[in-house]
Amino acid sequence: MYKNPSKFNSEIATLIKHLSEILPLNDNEKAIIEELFVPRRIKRRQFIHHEGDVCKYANFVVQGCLKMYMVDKDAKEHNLQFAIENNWIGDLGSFHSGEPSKLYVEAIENSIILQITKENLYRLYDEFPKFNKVFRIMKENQIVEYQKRILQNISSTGEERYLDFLNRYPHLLNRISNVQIASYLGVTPVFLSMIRKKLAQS
Amino acid sequence: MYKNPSKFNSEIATLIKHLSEILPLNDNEKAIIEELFVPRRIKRRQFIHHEGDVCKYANFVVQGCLKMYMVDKDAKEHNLQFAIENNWIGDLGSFHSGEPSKLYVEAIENSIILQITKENLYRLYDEFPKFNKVFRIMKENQIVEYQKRILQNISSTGEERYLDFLNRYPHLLNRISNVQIASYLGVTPVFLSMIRKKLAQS
DNA sequence: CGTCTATTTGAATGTACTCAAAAGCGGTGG
DNA sequence: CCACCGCTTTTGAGTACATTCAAATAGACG
Repeated sequence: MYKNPSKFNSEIATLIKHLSEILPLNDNEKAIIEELFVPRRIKRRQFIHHEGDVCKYANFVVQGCLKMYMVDKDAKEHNLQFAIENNWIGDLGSFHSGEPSKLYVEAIENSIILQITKENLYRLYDEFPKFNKVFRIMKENQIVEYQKRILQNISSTGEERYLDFLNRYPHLLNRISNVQIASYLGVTPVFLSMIRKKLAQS
Repeated sequence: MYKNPSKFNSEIATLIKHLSEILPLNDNEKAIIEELFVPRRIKRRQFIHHEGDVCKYANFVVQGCLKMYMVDKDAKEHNLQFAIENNWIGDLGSFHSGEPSKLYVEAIENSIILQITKENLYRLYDEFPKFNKVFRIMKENQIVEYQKRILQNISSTGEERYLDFLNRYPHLLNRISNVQIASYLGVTPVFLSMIRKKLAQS
């Protein structure tokens, strides 16, 4: 009995489905995706990218959860992004510029990701220019998300940001600890605990 | 005596130069840019986009300075972005989704911009797919900028953010009031004044 | 010169952080 | 099964960061 009736393995099938929702792909385009992306299993607490290294891969999350964060001068972590199923993660700046990264990418859960190198991604863009459009649209969507987050950060209190996080990402609550959420919101775990206590009372 | 020896007017020439620095353009590509972008003069304090409206144009700044901001429930403005020469500005989310915007775009100085409608931009992408690559790269650069800003917002104090602003955008200081800078940094004008006093003393 | 806006100053208050300690919650091994 | 370990969350007290409100001062512009 076959687990996977498609001609692609299930990791690649997930990615192809994700890309097809942005723009339908033909068989050639699906084939090159399968050729250029490499699956990788990551254990909880394992790093796929480290500060000081040049970011070598663009990463698509098939299963699991990862975080990308900065470590400040006081050794405190600040979460820039979480990535779960169908999200992309990686230091885009370092990836394209080739300069050393200031970010870490670490698995929060055991995860399965698909990786593509810069050389292969550029080959993808060259041989199938349509992917420029696919990725342009993806990047535009990401910009809109970042704009919302910046406006939140400069205009609202920690409590308001937490309430918005609850509304926007309810499915993340079971998977991510409050320490991680606090680091994403830009408050301390202690203060997030106080926010939660206050909200529970009212 | 001709002011402008190029076959393009000077506004379009500025845009073509900007785009060519991302990816060289041939004559056909330059011609379609001239065809699809429309110059417009904007006076200080004039709006080119208003909350509640659908964003109809992508805007390239040839000369001058504009700001994009949100107004919160207490009628306070929060600056998401400044745009000077060679910057783009507009509510990307509303532009692509067709949903009403929550942002304003207003000129801080008398300005000259080039506008393109959604229909014409999509025509540009269709007829000259290369522009998908040009704009993909532009969006990626913008994402990197936004990532830096988010990390700053969640990891540093108002004073640190102001110092970083001074380093990063020294050329903006003569053009933008402290009220506007405070709104961009996410602090009150009163507090920015205190920061500046403290820095001047030390 | 007067008007409008931007900036500064001061005092009181609210938001958020630090430090330290206690309480809760899985896991793991004896 | 329980004792222990490591990690997360909570609590409390004191402090720092940032805001509000009100008023004074300083610049910019017609």
